[in-house]
Amino acid sequence: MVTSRDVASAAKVSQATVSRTLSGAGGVSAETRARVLAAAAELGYELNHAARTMRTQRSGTIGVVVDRVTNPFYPEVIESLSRTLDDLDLRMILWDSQGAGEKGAIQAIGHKMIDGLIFTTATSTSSALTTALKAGAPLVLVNRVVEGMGCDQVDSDNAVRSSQVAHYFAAAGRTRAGLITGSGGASTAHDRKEGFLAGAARHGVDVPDEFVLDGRFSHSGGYEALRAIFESPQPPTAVFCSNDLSAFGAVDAARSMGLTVPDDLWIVGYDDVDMASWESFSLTTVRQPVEEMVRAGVHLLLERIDNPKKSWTHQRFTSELIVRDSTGRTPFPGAP
Amino acid sequence: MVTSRDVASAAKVSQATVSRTLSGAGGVSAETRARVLAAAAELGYELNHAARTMRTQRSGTIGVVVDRVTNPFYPEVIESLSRTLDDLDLRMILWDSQGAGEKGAIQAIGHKMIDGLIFTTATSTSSALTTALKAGAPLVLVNRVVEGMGCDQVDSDNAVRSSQVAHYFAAAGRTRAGLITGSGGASTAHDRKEGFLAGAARHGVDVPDEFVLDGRFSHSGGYEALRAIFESPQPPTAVFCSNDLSAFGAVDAARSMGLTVPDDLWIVGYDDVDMASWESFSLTTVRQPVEEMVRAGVHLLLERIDNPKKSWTHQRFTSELIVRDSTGRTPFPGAP
DNA sequence: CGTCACTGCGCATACGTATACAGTGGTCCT
DNA sequence: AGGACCACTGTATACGTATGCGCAGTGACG
Repeated sequence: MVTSRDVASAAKVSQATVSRTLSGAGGVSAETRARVLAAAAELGYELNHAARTMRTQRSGTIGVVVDRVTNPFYPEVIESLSRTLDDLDLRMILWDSQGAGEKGAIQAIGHKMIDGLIFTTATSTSSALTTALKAGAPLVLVNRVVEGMGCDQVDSDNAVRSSQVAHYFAAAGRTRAGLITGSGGASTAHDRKEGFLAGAARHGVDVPDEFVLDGRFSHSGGYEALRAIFESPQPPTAVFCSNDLSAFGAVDAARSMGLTVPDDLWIVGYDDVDMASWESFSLTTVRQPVEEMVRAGVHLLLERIDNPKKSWTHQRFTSELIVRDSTGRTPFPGAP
Repeated sequence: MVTSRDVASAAKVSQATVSRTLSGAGGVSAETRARVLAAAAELGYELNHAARTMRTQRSGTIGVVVDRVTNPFYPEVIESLSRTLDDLDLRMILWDSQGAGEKGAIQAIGHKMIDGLIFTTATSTSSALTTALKAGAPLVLVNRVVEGMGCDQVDSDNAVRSSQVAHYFAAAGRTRAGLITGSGGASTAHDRKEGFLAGAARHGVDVPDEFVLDGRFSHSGGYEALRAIFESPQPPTAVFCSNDLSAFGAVDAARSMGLTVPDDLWIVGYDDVDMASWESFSLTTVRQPVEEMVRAGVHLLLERIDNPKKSWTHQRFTSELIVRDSTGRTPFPGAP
């Protein structure tokens, strides 16, 4: 392995000068600079990342924890993250919360392997998270947030938008509705559920308790939930699903029962993943500004890394109802 | 930050003994061991990963380069990888080949930031790859391979299985077929195309040149390709798509033209991503043993890291035709 | 009682980089 | 002429860990 010392002796300078040259710190004359660069190129010098990390106490790598990657929402998050981090010359270690996930990531932050952590799957019950925060770990929650948790958070107006969906149903005269929720302590599950129910109450949409079922944010969950809802002698004429994946399951279930979407049943999802726009589904859904949310999360994280005792910020972004065939392309009549 | 030296003085031993205790190297008596562990716990000691990496020349992290993560095949690869690496107590830095991707990953390996690299998107044209290999970088190609490239490779019997699809078409009397290929220099695109064409020739399936179009492994590509194929006055009765994503596009296109799958048209994909089993698609497809392939790739990589001059291995796994509704659940009649 | 094998532990050092500090030579100003 | 200042470069050290080597102590055995 060729080190900066080797370059130094080849260029007849000190190792310090090599470091200054290559890091662009300045204070190096043009001609020594040229000599150093020539020597480095000649020898095929490459920086040693571990040594730099040890010296600077910065790894230039951040951790990312997602839920199951096979939920198509997360690849979109990962892609945005990847772009954002590339631009900043940072790298990303990825954990799936199904595996080592949360635990592994928090351990990694303790080992200073990563400079900070972006959590997209926080739940109020994760004690590892709170202890890590007490220890001062730089950490940002994106997508799923936890009210009152001492850290930066980024989410979108889930409750408002879900309420709007209820309003949308009401305006179309679909006043008997079902709700397929997400699971666990996820804030997205909670906010979308409560927002929808509140909107339903306000706009006169009837959502019987037996039409509120857990779709586990999954295709099979949505599928089973819709079939269960349609055991009722008086099934709903519209269903709101807490994410697109469970909405696809609901669509599949509806088709398997011979129902026509949207005539017999409206279905609305959440996330606007790429597939939602495919003709097979053409799903009305709510689009979160994922790219902006991710960028905001990354920048909050970097600021916190630079300044650990900055006060916490909670950024909330505005989402948008995307109308497609699964609601007959009926425009939303509310205020613009 | 509390270091192993702090633990050492707290436990009245040398720093070396702390290291030996915590790394489980042995040669430490039970009582000193207990003292050290107690002191470490007391002080809240945490290993510094950069220092260990510098000392051991091993980062315990490997790099992974995938194509666009939003292609649902890759999340399945990532999930398998994640599981495999978790079990081995390794971590994964992820690059999307759309961004810094290949370049970033190879640079990372030069910086010794990662111990090795798993490439799922190799093409014969990537020069960065060959120069990295000449420099002795530990590198394994999984999924897409490059014949003759000097490194370990893992793929599946793409040509054989694609030929089987042609056989399958022939046996059902669907002797006029289309082919929607993948793009670029990907071996999967090439092998599936050539395999299918060879099988078609052998079993008497007619595949006119104008029915062979590039679907770019994407939904929109498959969509457009199928519509283009159906401009013909005598369209095919079966289409083979080089991956599921383009097959979904083809299904969507067929539906948009009022065609019925499978009566008017058989459609077969490749990969058996989760969505292929959804009722909306119920896509006949070829399933690669992703989990096994990934595990094999990781183990080949680890062996190469341990022994850089071991000779190269090319492991090829056997895939399986999964019959569903998009071919009317017609069983494959060939030899078992 | 001497030799030897063995266990348990400390000493010292190396990994490769970034940076505080000090030195050198030169320029410019008074 | 004598400082003062500046630009540039070298010296030395620290980051935190793993590990080869040597030394002391112990028990076994002849």
